[in-house]
Order: sequence, then C-alpha cells, then structure tokens
Amino acid sequence: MQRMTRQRAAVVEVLADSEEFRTAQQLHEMVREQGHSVGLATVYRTMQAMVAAGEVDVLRTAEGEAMYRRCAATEHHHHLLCRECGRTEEIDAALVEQWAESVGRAHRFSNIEHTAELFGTCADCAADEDV
Amino acid sequence: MQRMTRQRAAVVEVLADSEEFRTAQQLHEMVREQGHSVGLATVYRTMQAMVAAGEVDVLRTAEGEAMYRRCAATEHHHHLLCRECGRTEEIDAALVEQWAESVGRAHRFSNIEHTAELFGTCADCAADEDV
DNA sequence: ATATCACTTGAGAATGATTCTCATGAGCAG
DNA sequence: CTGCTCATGAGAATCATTCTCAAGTGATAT
Repeated sequence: MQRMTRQRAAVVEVLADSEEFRTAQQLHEMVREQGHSVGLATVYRTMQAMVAAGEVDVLRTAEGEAMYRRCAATEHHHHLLCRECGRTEEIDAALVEQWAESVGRAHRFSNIEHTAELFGTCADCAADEDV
Repeated sequence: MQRMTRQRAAVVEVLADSEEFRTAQQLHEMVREQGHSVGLATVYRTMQAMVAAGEVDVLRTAEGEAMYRRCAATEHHHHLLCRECGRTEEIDAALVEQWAESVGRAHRFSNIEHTAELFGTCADCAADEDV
C-alpha cells in the first residue's frame, strides 16, 4: 500500500547513507540539507512505517528519545553505541537471548521480550579525550 | 542536604507501598488519593533526587516514559516486568554484566554502560487470558 | 520559643519530542 | 488522461518533563 513519493525517497536515501543511529529531528535536518523539502511529520510517519515493516532498528536514548537506523539484518540483534560519536556496532547476542528465555522460564513468565543496549566510548573518541 | 518535607514524605510513602513500577504521573495521582496535596513538579524533583541517590530504580517503557520503583538492592540489577499487571521481578544478571564487559572490550570501547529489561506475561495473567 | 536563611514548593509557563488535523497535492490503476 | 485514494505539510495539539520565581517552611543558632 506504500506509495513511493519524492519525500519518502529522500528520507530513505538519507537513512541509507547514514551508518549511525539518528533521531527523527536529525534525519529531518539532513534531508533539507540535501536540498529536499520534507515535513517533520512525514519523517516520523516514514520511520513508523519502516519500523513496522522491520526495515529499520529503533532504540531509545537514556532520555527517552527515539533513534533510527537502517537495518540489514532481519534477525533480532543488539547494539553497542559510542556515546561521543554515535558510531554503532551491531552485535550478536545469542547469550542474551538464552538468558532472557531462561530467566523468563524460571519466573514462569511467557511471551518474553527484551531490550538490551550497550553504550560506551569507542577507541577513537577515547583517544581524542587524552589531548 | 535533603530536607524532610511533608511532600517528600508523602511521595516516599506511596512509593514504599507500591510493589511495582510507576510513572511520575501515577505517583502524583496516588499521592493525592491519599489526601495529600503535592505538585507534579515536586514528584519529578523527588524522583530525580532519589534516582541520583540510588534509592529508586528507573526504567523506560517502549514509549520512552520513565517509571520508578523503590529499590532495596543497592547493586546494579535488572528487571522482569509483567506487561499485563506490572508485577516486577528483580533479577540477578551477572551474566549480562560479563557479556557487556566482554563485548565492550572486544570492540575496544571503554566506560561501558548498558540497559537490559525483560518484559513478559506472568503466570497469573497468562491464566486469566485462557478464560 | 524565635529569628534567620537557604532550600522547597507549586502553579503555570516553557520546552521538546511526537502525533494529529485537515485542506491540498500527487501516485497509480484503468 | 481521470479519478480515487492515500500522502503531505503547516501548525495545532498532546504528553512527559523541566523551568521559573514568588511564597512557604525545615533546620539551626540564639
């Protein structure tokens, strides 16, 4: 049902060019820097649709802000995010899945979901701070 | 430096009587149901202070809303939260700590922090649904 | 008990992210 | 090309949270 519009294309393109997680606001600004004119509401709508379609990852900062990133892997996974530069590593976490399952079972909870994100300072940024 | 005021006492009491995680808004309402009059801003301020002091746990719902709960354990830990009734299990997650550390090291990230919460349906609520 | 004073409070304004409204615009099937 | 329907955008609306600042009140010394 999704129509391909100029706006949607612009948002998708910016997202595709970006390695890291971005807030909707950042995406909006990036799109206009590219010369396109797209409403903020449209950025939000596009992100919602893509999240629903499993085409992007979402995560929440400690402040509760949503961040989006294109997502190649369709399987469930987690992230390690540099809090300085936003660089993101996609990490495999079979361990966490197992942990979640077993803890859930131990407490007799069903239908377990979980969130898990790591934040840190990447090697490059840590080096910069020594200056 | 924390003064004990009527308002702060009321908030602390409501929190103490509550087993589960509550939003600031819920706490505010509960306090007034108890007959006390406390401003919403004060609830937020009190929660901020208690979080800083490590006396309460915070977590974010998928929608980015903050929820608070009194916290006996002073050590770092995680939660398993029933999405139906809000019931909370405090879980030990030495495994997750180790995982976070080792993943961080593997990617040469320093100063690792992490979030991890589990959501599910507890046995009681699962039983109710069969009706 | 009293005065003192810095820390608290509360009502409402301010902020910031996100969602909604609705009139207008534009894909796309026929 | 036409028409129908969904998409868009500007701004209003919503929601959680924080800020502002005048007025209130613990804690402490007197």
